[in-house]
Amino acid sequence: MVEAPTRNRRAERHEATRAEILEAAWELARTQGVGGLSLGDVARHVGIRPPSLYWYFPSKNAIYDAMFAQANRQLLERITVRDWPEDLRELLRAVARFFVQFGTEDVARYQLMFQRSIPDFEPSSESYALALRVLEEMRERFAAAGLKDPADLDLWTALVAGLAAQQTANQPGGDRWLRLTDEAAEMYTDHVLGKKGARR
Amino acid sequence: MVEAPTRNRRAERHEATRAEILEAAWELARTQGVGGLSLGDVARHVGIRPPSLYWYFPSKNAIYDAMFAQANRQLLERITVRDWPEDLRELLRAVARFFVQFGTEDVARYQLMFQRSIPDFEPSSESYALALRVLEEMRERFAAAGLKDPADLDLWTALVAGLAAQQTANQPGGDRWLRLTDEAAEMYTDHVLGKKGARR
DNA sequence: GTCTATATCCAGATAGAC
DNA sequence: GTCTATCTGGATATAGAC
Repeated sequence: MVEAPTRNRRAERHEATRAEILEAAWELARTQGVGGLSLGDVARHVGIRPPSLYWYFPSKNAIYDAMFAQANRQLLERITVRDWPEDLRELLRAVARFFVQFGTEDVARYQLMFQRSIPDFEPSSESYALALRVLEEMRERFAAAGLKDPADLDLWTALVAGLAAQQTANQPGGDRWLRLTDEAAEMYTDHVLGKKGARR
Repeated sequence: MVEAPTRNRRAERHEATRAEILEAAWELARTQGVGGLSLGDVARHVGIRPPSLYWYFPSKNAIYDAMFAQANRQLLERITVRDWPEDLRELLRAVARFFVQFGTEDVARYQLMFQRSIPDFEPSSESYALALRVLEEMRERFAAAGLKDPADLDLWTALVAGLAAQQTANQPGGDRWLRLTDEAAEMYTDHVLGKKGARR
């Protein structure tokens, strides 16, 4: 009875510090690349000594995993909060803009989520499940708009991933590929609608 | 007169050992990722001690740079040696197959050439010039087939890069995206020919 | 919770003998 | 050309005091 509220406040502080650590990790990853992240830098950035990090995370890979999960939760949150068009063409245009924007606005996040850039890291099954939920969330909306063929969805992810990848790798911060997003979505829509028409 | 042939044979041996070192580096990069490459492993693989590597390369990044240059020379060689179709649709289909094949057959090579996965490495201007020659080589062939708009070319590279990236990241060694290559090329061709038609 | 001290290990790179 | 020995500096992680 006496201790319960104290424990909650401690737990809250604990969570807050964890969040601070992750925020520092993101910031450093943005400047020196995800692969170049060091615990010493992270600790210094937070204002503690490296060993203290182990009170909050059991290992460096656990930090990567928390970052991976966080990024996927962000994406999932933004997807579910939003009102998507029902019409296929509009939906595809909106989704393309959304994903290419999300993929290019943070290079480090893109590398961590979509490229296998850290030698010994792979996401825990819990974190990976979040990534799958993102795909599932989109799959359902596409299916509702009439787009159900898995191969069509693969072609779609390749197209969107390609735009984001080229932008982040060759001109981070620019818009050379970003501005082709609408055109890409149109091209794809024409293609899948054309196939449907031809089949009838 | 007496020394000249000796010097040549020494130079040849030197080159041969350099090639051995690079071969070992590629092999290790393929198994443990480009980012996870260590000079100790490379040396052990070649059968020498780590310091001896410095007789052949001045630094680790110089090895990365040589690998980058080598990969681009491979690509350039394969492009120039080949007889490309002149018809735009056929050309695009052939190029798409070619690049997606090349991009997926060696994950390490793909990461080194097209993703910025090593924190402190960027190619020397000489090596980068090779990469630009690849692009230029393709640009000319596309132009000859009537495809000249730079934005069209950017959309093309995004599409092809996207297929290769999805394949290598999500299913290395498989063909889930590889087999969509022809369809992607058709989609793109229909799109650019459609635009042209509309403009007339 | 945070610290100091330390363990452990490994990296890339250099000096200089042979 | 290759070696041994070494420098230097980094990393992740643990033990245990406070």
